[in-house]
Amino acid sequence: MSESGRRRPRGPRRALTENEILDAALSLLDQGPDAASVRAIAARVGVVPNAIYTYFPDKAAVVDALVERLLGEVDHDVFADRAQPWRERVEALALELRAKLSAHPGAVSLMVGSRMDGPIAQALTERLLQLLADAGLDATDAARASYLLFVYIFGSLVLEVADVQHKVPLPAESERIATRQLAFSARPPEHFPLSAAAAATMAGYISTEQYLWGLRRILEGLAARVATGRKSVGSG
Amino acid sequence: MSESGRRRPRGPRRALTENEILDAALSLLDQGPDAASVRAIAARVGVVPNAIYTYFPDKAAVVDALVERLLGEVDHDVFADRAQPWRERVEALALELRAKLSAHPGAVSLMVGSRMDGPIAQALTERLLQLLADAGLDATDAARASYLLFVYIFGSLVLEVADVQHKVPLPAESERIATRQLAFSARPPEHFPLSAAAAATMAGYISTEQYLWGLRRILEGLAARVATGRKSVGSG
DNA sequence: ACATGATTTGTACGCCGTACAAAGAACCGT
DNA sequence: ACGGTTCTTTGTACGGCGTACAAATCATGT
Repeated sequence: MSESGRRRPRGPRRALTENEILDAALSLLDQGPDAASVRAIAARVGVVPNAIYTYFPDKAAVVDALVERLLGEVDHDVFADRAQPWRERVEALALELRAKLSAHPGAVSLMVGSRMDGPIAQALTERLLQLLADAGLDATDAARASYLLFVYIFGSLVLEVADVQHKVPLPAESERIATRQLAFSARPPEHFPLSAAAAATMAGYISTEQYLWGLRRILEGLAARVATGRKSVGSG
Repeated sequence: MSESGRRRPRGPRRALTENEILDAALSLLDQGPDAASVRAIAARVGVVPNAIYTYFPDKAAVVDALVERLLGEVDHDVFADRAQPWRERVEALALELRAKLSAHPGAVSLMVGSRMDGPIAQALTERLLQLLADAGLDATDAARASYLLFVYIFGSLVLEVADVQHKVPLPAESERIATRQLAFSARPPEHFPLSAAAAATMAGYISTEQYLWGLRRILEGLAARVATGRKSVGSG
C-alpha cells in the first residue's frame, strides 16, 4: 500500500535488493562464520564493496537484518495450537528454533552480540509470552520464564556451533558425538574420575536428546510454578 | 619440580612471560572486546607484534589461555562445603562464575567460539559432577545436568555482555535496567500487549535477580529428578 | 672462540570495514 | 529537448587486522 504510493526516487534503478544481499550473506555464512565479509557479499552479488552501504548503513545492520530474517523463517504454526499441552508447545518452539538456526551455524555466531530486538524477534517474544500465559503463569513469571527459555535455547545453540567451530558443512550429529567421545576418553581418569565415567553421556552433550532433556528439566521447574501459584512458593 | 630440572635454553632470555601477555590482553579487553588485538597486546608489553608468536602459536591460543586463566580465578571454596544443601552450592557456583566472568565482559565475548576444554575447565566440570552426585543424581543425570547448568550460566553471560555490547566500563545493574525499561516501553502496545505489560519485568532481564530466578527453576526441575529417581520418571 | 639455537625485529602480504570524491543514470521542471 | 537535481555505483585510499618469512641479536654448550 505505501509501496505503490511513493514514486520512484530520482537516481538510477538500484541494481540489487536488500534481500539479495542477505541471500548472499547467508549462503556465504554456510562456509564459515567469517566468510560473510562485506567484500565477499559484494563480490557474490556482483558489485563493488562500497555499493553495499547504499542498502545498509554498516555491516552491523546487515547482521541485524540477517538475524531478523532467520527468525522470520520460524514456523509459528508448530506451537500455535492452544489445544496442545503447553509443555509440548514449548518443546515444539524450541525444536523449531534450533532446527532453523542451527541450519546456519555461521549465522548463530553472528547473532552473538547482535541486539535481536527487531520486530520479528519481538513478535516471537510476544508469542512465547502468550504460550506461557496459557500455561497458567502470571505476567511476571511468564516474562521471567520467557527469558529463561531464551537463554537456554540460545545458549545451547551458541555452544553447539562453538563445538563445530569452523568446520563446514556441519557434521552429522552421530559423527559429532563420536568425535567428542574420543576427546573425553583422552582425559586422565585419575584426575577426573567422574568425567571419565560420564564420558559417554558427556559426548552426547551436543545432541537433540540432551537438548530436550535440559528443556524438560526447565519445564518441570516452571510447572511447579504453575501448579502451586506464585505466592505460595517463596523462591522468586 | 620439572621447572628446576630443565636448564635454560640457548637463545637470549625471553623478554616476557605468558602471564604478562595475558595480563595485557585482559586489561585491554576491559575497554572493548576487539581491543585485545595481537598488535595492541604487543604494544602494551613493549614488543613488536610478531614477538607474541614465540609465546603462543596464534591468537586463538592466547584466547584459550586467557579463558583458562579466568576460570582459574573461580574460588572453589564457595561451593566446596558438602555439608551445605546442594542447591545452595550450585547457586554459589553460579554466582561466583558470573561474578568472575562478567567482571571482564570483553573476555566473555572471546569465550564464544573457544573450546573451553583446558585442564582448569575440566577440573571445574569434575567439581560440578561431584556436587550433583552429592545431590543424589546418578552419573548419567549428573552429566546431563552439568551441561544444562553450563548452558544456562554461559548463555546468561553471553546475553548479558551482548546487551552492553561495547559500552565500557560496564554500567551499574540498576542503570542497565532503567535503559532497558525505556527500550521496552517504546514497543507498540497495540501489537505486543503482553510484552508491554511485562515491560518492567523484562527490563530486569539482565539482573542478578533474574539470573537466580531462572537458576532456581532449573534446580527445581533437577530436584524432581533426585526425589523420585531416574527410573520412575519417564521424560529422560 | 665459535657454532648453535632460541628470541626479537623488519618487512611484507592479503584480508577487513568503510570514508571520500568522482562518475554515471534516471527523474524533474523548464 | 535539456540542464539541473538526486540517487547509485565506482575508484581510490586509509588504518587496522593476523601472521608468514628472513635477517639480526644474543646466551648458551662445546
